[in-house]
Amino acid sequence: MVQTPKRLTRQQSAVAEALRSGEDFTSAQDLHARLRSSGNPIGLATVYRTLQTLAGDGDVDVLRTDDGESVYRHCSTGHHHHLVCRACGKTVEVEGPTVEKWADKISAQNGFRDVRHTLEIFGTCSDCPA
Amino acid sequence: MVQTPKRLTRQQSAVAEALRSGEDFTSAQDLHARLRSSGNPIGLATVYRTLQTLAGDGDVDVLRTDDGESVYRHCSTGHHHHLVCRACGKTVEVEGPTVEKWADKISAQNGFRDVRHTLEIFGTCSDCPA
DNA sequence: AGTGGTTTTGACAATCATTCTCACTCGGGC
DNA sequence: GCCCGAGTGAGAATGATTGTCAAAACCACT
Repeated sequence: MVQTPKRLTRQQSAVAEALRSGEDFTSAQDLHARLRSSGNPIGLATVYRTLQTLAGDGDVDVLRTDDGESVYRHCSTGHHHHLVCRACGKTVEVEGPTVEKWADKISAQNGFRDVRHTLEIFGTCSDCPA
Repeated sequence: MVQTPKRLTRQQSAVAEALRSGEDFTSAQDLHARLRSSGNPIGLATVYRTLQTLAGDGDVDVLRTDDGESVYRHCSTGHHHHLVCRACGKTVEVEGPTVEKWADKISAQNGFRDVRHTLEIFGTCSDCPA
């Protein structure tokens, strides 16, 4: 059994770095464009591949926006959720220790391991008309 | 101000009916196929349009699966969340009064109205290898 | 430093859900 | 029953993502 060589390439570091420097969720397309315009020649396919790998290794979190794009964020401390206004798009970041604990409990009760969750709350904010 | 004519068509009732009769989340493609094979001629575009309308009216809930499909469910009593095994796909339905309350509180604190949320928990279930 | 054997890359084609288009049809008020 | 606009549907268009495969880059070894 040959263990995977884990070749470290310029492109892979670039993607990982770009993710680390961004605070928020970023789409693959965005990431690709950003890398290119910052003088970092890279192929779109490579960006997708790298993101998949990172996600598989649990180094980044993935979720889907409302219009079907996948967005990525470096997975670290500071896990939080989003409260999104469906009218103006305003986003508030919220933390929920309650929810985290609840999710862990539920998962344990059902024998699930390596649990991760996504929670998004949509509503209309106070600045927007009904 | 002219109120929307709200024409009631065979197709629209068919979609609404099909949604109501299904317990779980259904993709648009699935719904379309199901309607057709049950002798209900309908166009794919119409299914999408109708689902959009229903979703806009708040009559159905929408969420995205991991592979980018939109899935729909008739919005009624019995709101619950899903615990999904990322290996075998097994799904457990869970209820979370805790979460519901937490979401409401957070929303209120930030002045949000008409709040709705989606919460999905992914993990590996006890039947699946690491 | 040169070479070999792989892995990784990247341009492009392919896929697939969803949306758009636009001529046609049908519901329902007259 | 007639008319007209809203609703429909077949197929084209869109746009993100994935597959393909030859060429380039990486690493170990000499």
